[in-house]
Amino acid sequence: MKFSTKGRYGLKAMFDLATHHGNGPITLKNIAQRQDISEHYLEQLIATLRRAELVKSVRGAQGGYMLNHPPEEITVGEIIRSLEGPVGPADCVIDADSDECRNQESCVTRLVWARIQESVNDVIDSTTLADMLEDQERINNKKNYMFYI
Amino acid sequence: MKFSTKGRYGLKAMFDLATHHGNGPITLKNIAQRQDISEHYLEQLIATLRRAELVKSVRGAQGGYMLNHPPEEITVGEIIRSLEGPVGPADCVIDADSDECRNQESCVTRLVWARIQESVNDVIDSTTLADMLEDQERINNKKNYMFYI
DNA sequence: TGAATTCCAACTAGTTTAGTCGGAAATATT
DNA sequence: AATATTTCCGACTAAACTAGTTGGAATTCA
Repeated sequence: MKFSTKGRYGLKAMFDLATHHGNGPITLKNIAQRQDISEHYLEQLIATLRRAELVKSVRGAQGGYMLNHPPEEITVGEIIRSLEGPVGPADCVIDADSDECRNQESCVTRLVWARIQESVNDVIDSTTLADMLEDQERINNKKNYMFYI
Repeated sequence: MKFSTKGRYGLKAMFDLATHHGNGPITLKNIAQRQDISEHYLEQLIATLRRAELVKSVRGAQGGYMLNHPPEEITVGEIIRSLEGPVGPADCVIDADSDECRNQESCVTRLVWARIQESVNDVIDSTTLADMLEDQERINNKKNYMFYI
């Protein structure tokens, strides 16, 4: 029930881009170093994010990557789904026409998976990169407060 | 972000046992046939469930398996965790002392994983096998109603 | 031109998944 | 006592997936 490094690194990278949003292109190298991710591996992930039009790139020297939309308009759900595919605990609730379950209509187990899926979707679709930036602010304020008392 | 067949088959098998609760031991063969699962594979899963004391077994001819507690007292969470291990989208929220995240305290990404984990736990820990039996009743009633109109 | 950087495709070691296989031990039935 | 049924146990395995690595081409800035 874990996400793979695709989703986990991908969200980290996108959050990194969000913190630098508006500052021009950020190189993969910088993101990879800050987030402690293999640069070449991250390259693959960000290629996916680019194809999903969540980031845009500038090629050549002084190039790099930027968010393709403001942080308020990018959800965690979009990021994760672009990298991991549709989210859900079992195929029968992921693919509408999965043939795994012979009796989709009357399968009680499926109801449980559907509830899990719904609750995960609620979280990831209601959280934007802007929300994460706010969380970061709160954490920083708290840390400073702790430091000064 | 899917569960493996361990958790998925395991819940199906446990629900099967719940529907036959009180009727004496049920053979693995029967469960496997009804739920369309490889008998030998299910054997491994039910061994785990037995060690977790969620089912008890009766050996020998006319033997089989039974729930070790009434359906009201067995949660989906217990079943899934016994088979899949602790649930969560990333190690940093699964193992308390994961060394994956260098800055656990101030990691915003981790907050997102924690919210996902919490919402999944809410669902699986608040659903018992008895709840699933009730769901089954509701589905059956609805089907009969649809049939007679 | 040279350095920095993105873009692209192929390869790979290790792990996990979803089983299979063969047989030993226990118990009810005949 | 013999037999059939059933759980219990441990080892094996093909295929897929994960988390990368490698090598180089294309683009752009200085």
